[in-house]
Amino acid sequence: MLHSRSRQIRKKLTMNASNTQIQMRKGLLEFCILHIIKRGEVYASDMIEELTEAKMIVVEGTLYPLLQRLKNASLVSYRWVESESGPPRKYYSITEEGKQFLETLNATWDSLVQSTQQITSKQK
Amino acid sequence: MLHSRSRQIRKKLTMNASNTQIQMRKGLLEFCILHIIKRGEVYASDMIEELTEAKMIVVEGTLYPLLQRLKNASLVSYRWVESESGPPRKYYSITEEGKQFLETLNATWDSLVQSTQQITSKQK
DNA sequence: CCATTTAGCTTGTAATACAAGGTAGCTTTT
DNA sequence: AAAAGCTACCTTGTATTACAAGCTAAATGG
Repeated sequence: MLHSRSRQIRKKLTMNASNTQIQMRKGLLEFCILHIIKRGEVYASDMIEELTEAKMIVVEGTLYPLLQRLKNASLVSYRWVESESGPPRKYYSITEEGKQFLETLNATWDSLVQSTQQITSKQK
Repeated sequence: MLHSRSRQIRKKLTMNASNTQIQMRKGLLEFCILHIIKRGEVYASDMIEELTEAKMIVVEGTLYPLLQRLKNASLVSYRWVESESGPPRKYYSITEEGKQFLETLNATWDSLVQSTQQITSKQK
C-alpha cells in the first residue's frame, strides 16, 4: 500500500456535539473571513487570531483552501509582503466583487438566523 | 454504462450565493428538526410545512436520511399511524437523550451566533 | 551547519444537502 | 375492476466543505 504511513483513523462523529458544531460552521467561515479581509489587509495568521479571539475555531488546513477559493472567485486578491521575521506573507484584500458578494451573504445569514429563531423559539 | 439514465449534471456552485446558503444550512436542519419534534408528535410533511413557513427550505431527500440518523442515534423515536387519506405515516417523538442533546445544540448555536456577530459587526 | 520557527500548502477522509429518481399504499375516476 | 393520481417513505450518486496530519521552503538563532 502506498500510503501506509500511520494516518489516524478518524472516529465516526455522526450526531455528536462536536460534529454538529463543525457542520453548523460550514459556510460561515467564508462569511467571517470576507468580513475580516474587508476591514483591511491581513495575512493568514491575522485571520486565525481574529477568529480565535471570537471563539471561532479554524485550522490552517481549512483556511488556505478557503482563501484559494475566494481568490479563484475573484472575491479577494493578495500581494506578497516581506516579513521582518520569517518567510514572506500573502496579504489579502477584498475586491469590489467581494464587497458585493458580502452584501448578499449578510442577507443570507440574517435570513437564516431569523428562520432559526422562529423555529426554535416557537411554543407548543 | 449502468447508470446511463439522464441525471442532470449539477453546475459547479463554489462561491455562489445559493451554494453558500446550502453550506450555511448544514447542521442547522438537525437542530431545527429536533426543536420541531420536541413540540409534539409530527410526521415528515408536518416538518416540511413548518420549515417552509419559516422560510427554511428542505427537500425530502434531505429530510428522510436526517430522520434516520436521528433515529439511529436514539435522539428520536417513531410509531406508525394510519392515515385517513393515504398510506400510513411515521410519527416522530423526541427521546430523553434527544432533549439533552438539544440542550447542547442550543448552546452551540448561541455561541456560533455570538462569534459571528462579534466578527461581522467589528469596525475598522 | 543544524535546529527551530513561521508561512504557505496538499492529500485523504468524513459528513451533509441536494437532484432525481424509485416503491408501495390508499383513494378517486373511468 | 382497472387505470390514474396522490401521498408517504426511501435510495443513489454527486458536490461541497472542514478536518487531521502531514509536507516544503524561507528566515533566524545557536
